[in-house]
Amino acid sequence: MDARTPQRGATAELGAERRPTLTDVARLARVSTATASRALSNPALVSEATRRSVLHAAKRAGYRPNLLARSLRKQQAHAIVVLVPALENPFYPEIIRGMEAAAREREYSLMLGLTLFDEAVETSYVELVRNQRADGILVLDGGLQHLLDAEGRFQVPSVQVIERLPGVEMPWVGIDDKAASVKATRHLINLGHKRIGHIAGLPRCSVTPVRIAGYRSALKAAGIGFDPRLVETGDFLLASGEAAAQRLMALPEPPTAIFCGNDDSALGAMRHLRSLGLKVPRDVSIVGFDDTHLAATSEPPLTTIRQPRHDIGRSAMTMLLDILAGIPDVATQITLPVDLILRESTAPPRRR
Amino acid sequence: MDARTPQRGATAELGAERRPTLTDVARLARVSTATASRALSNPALVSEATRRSVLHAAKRAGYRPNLLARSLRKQQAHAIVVLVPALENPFYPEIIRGMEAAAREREYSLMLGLTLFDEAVETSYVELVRNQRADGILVLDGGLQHLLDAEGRFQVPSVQVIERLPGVEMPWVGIDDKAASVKATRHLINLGHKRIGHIAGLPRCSVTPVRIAGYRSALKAAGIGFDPRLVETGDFLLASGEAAAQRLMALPEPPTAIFCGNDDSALGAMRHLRSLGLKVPRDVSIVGFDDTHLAATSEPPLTTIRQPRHDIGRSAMTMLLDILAGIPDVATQITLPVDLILRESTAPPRRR
DNA sequence: TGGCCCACTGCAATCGATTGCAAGTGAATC
DNA sequence: GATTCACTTGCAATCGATTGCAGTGGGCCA
Repeated sequence: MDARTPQRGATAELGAERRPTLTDVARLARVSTATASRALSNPALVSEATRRSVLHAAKRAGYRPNLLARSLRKQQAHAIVVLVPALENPFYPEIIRGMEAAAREREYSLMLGLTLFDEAVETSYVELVRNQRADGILVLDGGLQHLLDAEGRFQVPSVQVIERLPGVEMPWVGIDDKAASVKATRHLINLGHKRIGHIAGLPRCSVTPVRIAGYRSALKAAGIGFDPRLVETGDFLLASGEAAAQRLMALPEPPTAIFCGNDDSALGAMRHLRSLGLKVPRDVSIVGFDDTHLAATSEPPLTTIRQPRHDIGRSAMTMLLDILAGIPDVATQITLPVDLILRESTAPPRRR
Repeated sequence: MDARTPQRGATAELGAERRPTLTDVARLARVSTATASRALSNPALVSEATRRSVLHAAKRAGYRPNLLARSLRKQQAHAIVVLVPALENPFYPEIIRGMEAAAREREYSLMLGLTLFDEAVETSYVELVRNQRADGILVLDGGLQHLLDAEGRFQVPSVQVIERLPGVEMPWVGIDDKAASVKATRHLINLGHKRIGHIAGLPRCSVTPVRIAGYRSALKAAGIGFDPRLVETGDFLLASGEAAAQRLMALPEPPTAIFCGNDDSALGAMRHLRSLGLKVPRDVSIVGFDDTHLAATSEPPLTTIRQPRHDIGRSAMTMLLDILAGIPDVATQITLPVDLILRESTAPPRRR
C-alpha cells in the first residue's frame, strides 16, 4: 500500500515476505534477467534507457544481489582465509589490518583462522579453500608441513607471510631477517659494545636461525669472536626474555648489550635488569625486534627493528589476489625493507 | 593409469583437470546424484550397501563438496561477521578466540570486519549479511546507530557484545558493569581508602557512564561524598591514563587510590606515579578493569576486574547461531559474572 | 494369492545469479 | 536495394548441490 517504505517496497509489491531477486527486478523493469544482470554488473552492454530503468527497479525493489549465487556461478568465493597462530601476540594485528584493507578494496572478505598451532584446526581451514568457501590462504603460521601433498606442494593457492616453510618454494612476503639482524647487532658494535648477547626466539620458527646467523655475521665482520654462551634460546614471550636475561647476566663475564629476537623478550630482559638494580641503557643496552606498539611506550623506549607490518599484510594480500586473478608475472617473492628505530634503550657501554 | 594417486584419482578417471563433483561421484557409484547426496549428508536415508559404495566412490574421486552450492541451496552462508574496532587493543583477541571456537564447532566461519569506527566500513560489512555472504553479525563496535532502519531496528540478525546501543532492544552479551565497578571501588573502600579517583573511558562507549555510576554508587553506600574533580575522562589508552593521573595527582588533595576504566589506563597511571617517585601500592593503590594479559605482568601486577572474555565471545556466537537456527526461547540477554582479581597494586592507604 | 506397507531410489525442480549464442533492429555502406 | 555491422536483447544452459514427490520392489500378513 504505502509505496514509500524503502526497505520493504519489494515485499509489498510482490505481496510476499521474500527477498527480491534479480527475477523480480527484471519483471519490474520489463526486461529479461539477462538484461537486468548486465545492466547491474556490466552496464556498457545495455542501452542507457534500459540501464536506468533496471537501476530504478532495483532500487525500488530494495534489491541486493545474492553473492552466494554469484560466487557459485563465477567460481570464486571472494574470500581469503588468514591463518594466524594467535591474535594475542601484538605482532599480528597490524599485519591483519593491512590484509583486511587490501582485501576490502578488492571486495574480498577475510576469514579468520586462529590455529594456536593446532594441526586439526589448520587442516580445517585449508579445507575451507578446498571446498571453495574461500579462494586462497594467507599463512602467518609457520608450521604447515603436514599439509603439503606428496609432491611437496601446498594444495591450495597461498602466500606465506614472514615465516617460510623450509625447502619449499612458495609465494612469500617478508623481510630480510639476516640483514635486519646485522643492522641491529652492528648498531651495538658501533656504540662500542664487544660483549653482545642474543636472546633468540622459538627454534621452530624459520626466522630464528636466520636472525642468529645475522648476529654472528655482524660479530664476525667486526672481528669479535663468537661465544655460544652468549646466545640464549627463548620462545618470544616476555617471561622467557626475563629468564634468558637472567642466565646471561649470571655469566662470569656478562654482556654489556643484548640483541633480542623480538620486543616482548626485550621487555622481559629489561624487566630482569631492573630487578637487578641495573639501568638500561647505562649498564646494559637492549635492542628489540618488530617494533610493536609496546616498544614505543616501554621504559625506557626500546631501540628496535621495525618491520613494516601493515605493508607486509597489504603486499601479501595483493600478491595472493593477483595470483588468483591470473595476472601474469606477479612477483612472488617480496622482501620489504626494515628500519632500525633508535630510541633510548641503547648507549655506549659504561666502561670497557 | 596409476589409480593410487589419491588426490588426482578423479581427474585421472575423468580424463580432465576438473574438480570432481557430486555427479562424478554418483556416476562412479552408479547411483543418482540424489542418492549420492543423501548417502553423504543424510546416511540414514540410504541402504548400507549404497552408502558404502558412495563413500568409497567419493574417496576414490577425491571428492570435496562445494560449500557455495550447498549454501545457495540451503540458504545459509555458514559465516558470521565480527565487527571489531581494532585488534591492537588487547581486550579483543580473547573474545574473538571464544567466538571462533564456538563457530568452528558448528561449522561456521568467521569473517573479520575491522572498522576503526569508520561508518563506511561498518556499512560494507553489514552489506555482506544483506547480500547473504554471511548469516549474521556480532558487534563489538559500539557505534552502529547509523545502521538502524526507520523502525529503529537492526537490519540483520545480530548480537551486541559488551557495548549496547542506547535505547535499542537487541540481543546482547556482556557483564554487569555497574556491579563490577561497585566491586572494584568497594575493594578500595574496604582497604580504608576515602579519597578515590576514577579514570573513565571514552564517553562514547556505553560502558563508561555505567562504570562511573557504579563508582559513585559504591562511594555513596560507604557514606563517602562525591567529588567531581576526582573523575577524569580518558580514552582507554595508556597515554590518556598517564595524563589523567597527572591531573589527579596535581589536585590540592590527591587521591590515595585510583579506579581505572581499563587496564591500559591503569598502566598509564602507574607509569605517571612512578615518574613522580611514588610507589604503587604503598603511596597510591590502583585498580584496573578487563584483566588483559598486560595486567598480570605489569610491575606491580595489577589488581583488576576480570571480564570472562573467552566466555563472552563464545556465548555471543552461540546465541547468534541459536537464533539463526530458529531454536525457540533463546536467552537474548546474557550477563556473565566478573571477578575481582587481587594482585599487588592495592593496599591500605599509607596514612589517614 | 492379493493387498499393503516400507525401505530405497531416481526424476526433476530449485537456490539466484552469469553468460554463450542467436536473433532482431536500425543505420551505414556499396 | 542488398549487405554488413554494431548495438541490444532474450533464450536457455550453467555453476553444484539439496529435496519433494513418485515409483519400484520385496516382505509380510490375511
